[in-house]
Order: sequence, then structure tokens, then C-alpha cells
Amino acid sequence: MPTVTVPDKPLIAVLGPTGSGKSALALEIAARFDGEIVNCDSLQLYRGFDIGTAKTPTAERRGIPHHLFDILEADEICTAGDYARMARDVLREISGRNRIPVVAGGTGFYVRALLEGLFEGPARDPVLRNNLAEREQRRPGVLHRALSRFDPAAAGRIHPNDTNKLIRALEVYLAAGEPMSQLFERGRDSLSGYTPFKIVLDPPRPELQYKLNQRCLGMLEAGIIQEVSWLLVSGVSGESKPLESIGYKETLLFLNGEMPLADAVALMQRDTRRYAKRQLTWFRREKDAHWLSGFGTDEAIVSSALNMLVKYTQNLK
RNA sequence: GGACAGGUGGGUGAGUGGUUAAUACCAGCAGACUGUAAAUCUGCCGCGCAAUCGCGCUACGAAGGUUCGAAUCCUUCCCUGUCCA
Repeated sequence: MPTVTVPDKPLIAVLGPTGSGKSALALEIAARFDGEIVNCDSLQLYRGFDIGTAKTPTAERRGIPHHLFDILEADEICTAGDYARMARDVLREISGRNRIPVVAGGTGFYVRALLEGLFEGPARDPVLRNNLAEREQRRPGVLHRALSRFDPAAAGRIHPNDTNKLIRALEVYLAAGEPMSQLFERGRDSLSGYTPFKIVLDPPRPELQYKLNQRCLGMLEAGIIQEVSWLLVSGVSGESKPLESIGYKETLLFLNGEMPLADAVALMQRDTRRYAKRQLTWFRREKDAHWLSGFGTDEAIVSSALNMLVKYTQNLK
């Protein structure tokens, strides 16, 4: 029996820090190559969170299909695993129509979960997690000590202060009955059938920071305060995950009278800048990525991206 | 003109004789990341060298002085703020 090799399908990913112009570039690419946009931003998944997440307004989408936007309510949670599953379904659907998926977003962890997959481990267990968190709070250090006993390899890689990651490692061990580091060795369920082309936007740092500062001011003008007020009025809990994100968190501080507006904005700008830096750090580790030093809105960047992609798509056809 | 208060590393701001290249925070830089990731966490951050424990130099408005030793005490000068004229 001769093996039939099915050629890989194209998949374009537009990555980069917030404010680098991912959405704009993705739109250009989709328009040029018969593409459809697939969101890869952990917060643009949420319905009602538009201004603070800089979601592309429907009117500016040029009729191009956008997937995985507004699919979650504020009280819902989407883990990297959840995201990867949903996104893979969408990918297949788009490819099935002979169109090209253009993944755009700044959530590096989701990108990795989508493309490279996660290890086969147990899902989250809220009760267990709370329990572990409480123990750590009562006696700082216990989690790391416990992990050192059950899974020395993982404990060596996780800092004693990094409670979030300690909890996950312990949770895995307790739920699976096997050390996480051992489960890792079995590999991850990476995405098959695609040869992704990754573009990372990397605008000059000072310009990005300036733009980010301006954008925060712009969000205020666009009515982020009203957006948050409306969300609260419509019953969204102040503790819901999206309201704890950058932009919303600070707006809430102001609305609760805990901080003058000017301070809240300054905080928002600071957090945004820091976030952009962290994103860049993440993407630097992304394998086989094509870096473009400019904004996705720059003519030159757009044309060099399109040029690279012409070759890429031809090779795959 | 007089009376106070104060001038500290890119910024805010501790420190009032040695253990201080100088707390902390901000800014900046770098990194980690396998199911809450816009989360969580780590390192660096005067200069030069060694690039591992280290070594040398320059620093707390300026110039002098006291002292074994000063960002810290004294003198003069410069500057800033508040108050009285």
C-alpha cells in the first residue's frame, strides 16, 4: 500500500506586542490571500469588552470573516487547552472551504498551545486549587517543598514564589498520580496538517511606547469608563477575569473611588508598556518566525509581509 | 533684607559618623513560562575590569575643614521652597 502524502495547508500567524498593528496587517493579508481572521487574543474572546481590548470594530472588518471574537461571557474561562481545541476546529473549517486562516493575536501561550499543543494532563480542578492556594497562604513555602518531594524536576524549574505554576504542577501530580515532568516527556499534541508562517511585528520600542500611551488616552475618549459601567450594570462581576485585565482593572479602581482618574490612567499606561515587553520576550522564543521591525500599519511592512507570503502560498499550492 | 525648610544615583524619595555603591518605589533592560497567560514569577540596573566568591575608580549642590573614617558634623558659597518684611 503506497502512502499518500497530503500536502500541508497554509496557515498564517500575525503576532507581536499590543499596539503593533497585528489586526491591521492581518486584515491586509486576509484581503489579499482569501483569508479569514482567527483571533488569538485571550481577551478579545469576550463579548462586551471592546474598547479596552482594542477589538477591530465590525465596520472596519471589510467583510472579512472574523472567528473567535465575542464567544465568551465575562464569567466564563478559556484555558489554553480550551482555546487550542476551539481554534483547531475553526482552522479546519476555514481550510475546508479552501481559504487561508490568518491567526492574529498577542497571547503567546495560546499560540503555542494551538501550534505545538500541550501535554496530556488533567484539566483544572478548582477545589483542589483553592485548597492548595490556601495552604500556601497560611504557610508560605509549603507548595514548593511538597513539589520538591513529589516532582523534583518540576520543582527545580519553578521558582518558590511562583504560586500559580506551583499549584498547577501539584495539581497535575495529585490528579494524574504522576509527576508533571514525567508527563512532559511524552510530548505534546502539536497541530498537524499545516505549515504555519509566523510573522512577528516588532516596532521600534520608543515609538511603540509612545503609541501605547496615546492609545490608553484614546480608550478613555472612546468611553472605556462607560463600557465598564455598562458591564457592571448588566451584572458582570467585578471579579470576573476580563475585568481584571489591563485597562479594565484600572478603570474599575477609578470607578470604585480607590484612585483618581489621572493615577488610574498612568497605571494603565504602565501596565500596558510592561505587558508589551513580556509579549516580546515570549515571541522571541517562537521558532521560525519572521520578524518585521515596524508597525503593521506601515506601508513598507505591509508590502514586505505580502511579498514573503506570496512565495509561501505558492510553495504550498 | 530677615526666619525657617531643603538640595541624595534617569525620577520620586529613605538614610544623620563606620556593617552604604547607598532602603524602597517608578522608569529602563533582560529572562522564565506545557490548561485562569492582558496571568504568575525571576534577574540586572554608577563606571571599568574580572565576567564564580572578586578587584579598582568615581559618587550624595560646590569648595574647604574636623575625624582613623562623612551623604551624614563644622565653615563659606551657590541654588530651591515656604513664611515675615
